[in-house]
Amino acid sequence: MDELVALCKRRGFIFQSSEIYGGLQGLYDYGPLGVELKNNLKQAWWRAMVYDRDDIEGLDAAVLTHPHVLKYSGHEDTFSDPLVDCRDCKARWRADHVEASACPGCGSTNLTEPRPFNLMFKTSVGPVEDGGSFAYLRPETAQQIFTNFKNVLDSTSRQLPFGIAQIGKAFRNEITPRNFVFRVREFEQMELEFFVEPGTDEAWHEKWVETRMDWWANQGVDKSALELLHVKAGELAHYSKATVDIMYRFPHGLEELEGIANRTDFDLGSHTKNQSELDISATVLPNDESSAKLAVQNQQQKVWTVPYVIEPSAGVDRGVLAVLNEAYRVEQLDGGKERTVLSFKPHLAPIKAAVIPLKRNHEELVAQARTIKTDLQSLGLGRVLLENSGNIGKSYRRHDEVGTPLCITVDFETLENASVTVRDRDTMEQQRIVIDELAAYVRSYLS
RNA sequence: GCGGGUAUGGUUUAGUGGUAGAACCUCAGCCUUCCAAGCUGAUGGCGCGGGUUCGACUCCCGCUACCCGCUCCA
Repeated sequence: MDELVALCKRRGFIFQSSEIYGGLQGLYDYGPLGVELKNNLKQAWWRAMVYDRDDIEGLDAAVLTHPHVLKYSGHEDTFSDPLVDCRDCKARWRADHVEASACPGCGSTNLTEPRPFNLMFKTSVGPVEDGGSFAYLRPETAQQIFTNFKNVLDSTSRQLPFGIAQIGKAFRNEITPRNFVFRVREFEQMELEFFVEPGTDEAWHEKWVETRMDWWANQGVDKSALELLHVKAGELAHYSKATVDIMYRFPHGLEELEGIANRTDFDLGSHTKNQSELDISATVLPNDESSAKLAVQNQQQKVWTVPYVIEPSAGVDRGVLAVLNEAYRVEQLDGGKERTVLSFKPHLAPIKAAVIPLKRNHEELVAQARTIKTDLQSLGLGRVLLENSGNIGKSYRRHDEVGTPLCITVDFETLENASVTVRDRDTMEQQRIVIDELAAYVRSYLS
C-alpha cells in the first residue's frame, strides 16, 4: 500500500486534500492522471449500464437532500446514534444498549458520556443560518433515484424490469477514515437501482452479481482476486433482504468493493404516498408527506405494484484503488534493474499514447512528432501526450510507470520513409508502422 | 471517538540544544540515432502552534495528518 500511495503522489494520481494546511482526515484529491483514470472507470461503467443495455436510464441528482428523504429512507435513525465507549475493554456501544451504566461486554462502569455520532453531513440552506432550514449531503446516491422514480417513469415510458443508473458523490462522517482512498468521508458511487416484479427479485439478484463480476474482470480486476460474500441475516442493512458483497484483496486485506443488495420494496414503499392502498411487504415508516405514488400499474389486471429493487452499488474510489493495485507490478530486467509498470487495460489508461522524438530539440523530429500527436488526439480516444524529455529510455520507463499502453517514437527513419516505431508497454516490443496506418492501428489497439 | 505507533525537500533517508546533508526524482544547458548513460548548474525540507532555553529540527505540552486494532461498510 505504501508503494502505491507514494507512486500515486509522485506521478500525480492522488493527493491528500488540503495538504498544505495539514490535510483533512479522510479526504483526497485526484491529480492529472488520477482524474483521467477515474473518469475512464466511470465511463466504462456508464457504457456497460446505460449504453450497452436497453433497460437502463441515467440520472444525475442533487447532492443536497431534503431532510424528509433521509427521514423516510431510514438514514436519520440508523446513521445517528448516541454512542458510549468503555474505557476498560475499549468496546463501543449504542447508548440505548447500555443498561445501568455498565458495559455490556465486561461490566465495567468506566464509560464515557454518551456522544452523538451523526454520520450524515448537514448544511444550512439559504444565506441566513438560523437553523430553520437545513439539508443533508446525501450519504448515498440511491435515495434520489427512488424519489425520481415517477419522473423517470413518466418521461421514458418504461415498464418493469428496468433500471436507473447514477454516478456521483456521497458523504459520510466516517468514525475512522482509513486505508488511503478505501474509506473516506467524501466518495463517489456508481449505483444502479434495478426495478423488478416482486417474485422475480431473487433471480435478478443472482443475475446482477454475475454481471458485475464480469464487469470488474473487464476492468482488469481478475476474478481470482475477488470473492463473493453472502452477508449473514443478522448483519444485513436495514433495507436489505439479501446482500452479496464483491470482496477484493486490497493491499490492507479482503474488503468490499461493491455491494449488491436486494432492497425489496422498502425504498419505494417508504417514499410513496397512499402506502395503505399498496401491498408493501417491507416494514416502512408511515408516510403522509410524500406527494407521489411510487408504483407501476399492470395494464391488464389494473393492479398497482411496488417494484422490488436490486441494487448493485460500487465505490468509484475503491474501484480506482483496486484497478491501480491490480495493474501495479515490478519487473526485474537484465542487469538487475527494476521496471515499475501499471498494466492498465487500455480503456482505463490515463494517457493512451506518448509520441516521442528520438532526439530532443531536433526540429524535424519534434515537428513530425507534434503532427502525429495532434492527429492521434483528434481520434477522440483519450489523452495523447508529446514527450520530449530527450532520453528515450527514460521516457519509456516513465510511461511504463503511469501505464501508457503505447509509445510512438519518431526517429531518423521516419524522415526517410514516413514510418514510426510503436512500443507495447507490457511486452516492451516494438514494431514499425507507416504513419498512414497509425491511426487505424492505435484505434484498434485501444478499443 | 478510544488504545498503540509515526512525522526531516516530490520520493527514500542521515543528523545535531548553536537553524540541516545525501541519493533518486524534477527543471535548465551540454552531450546522446531506442529502454532510467554522462558532465555542469538550479529549484526544493525539519507537519502546525505553544512552552523551557541566550538559542529548539532536537527537550516538554497541545493540535493535525498518516499507519495498526476497535468500529464502519461504497
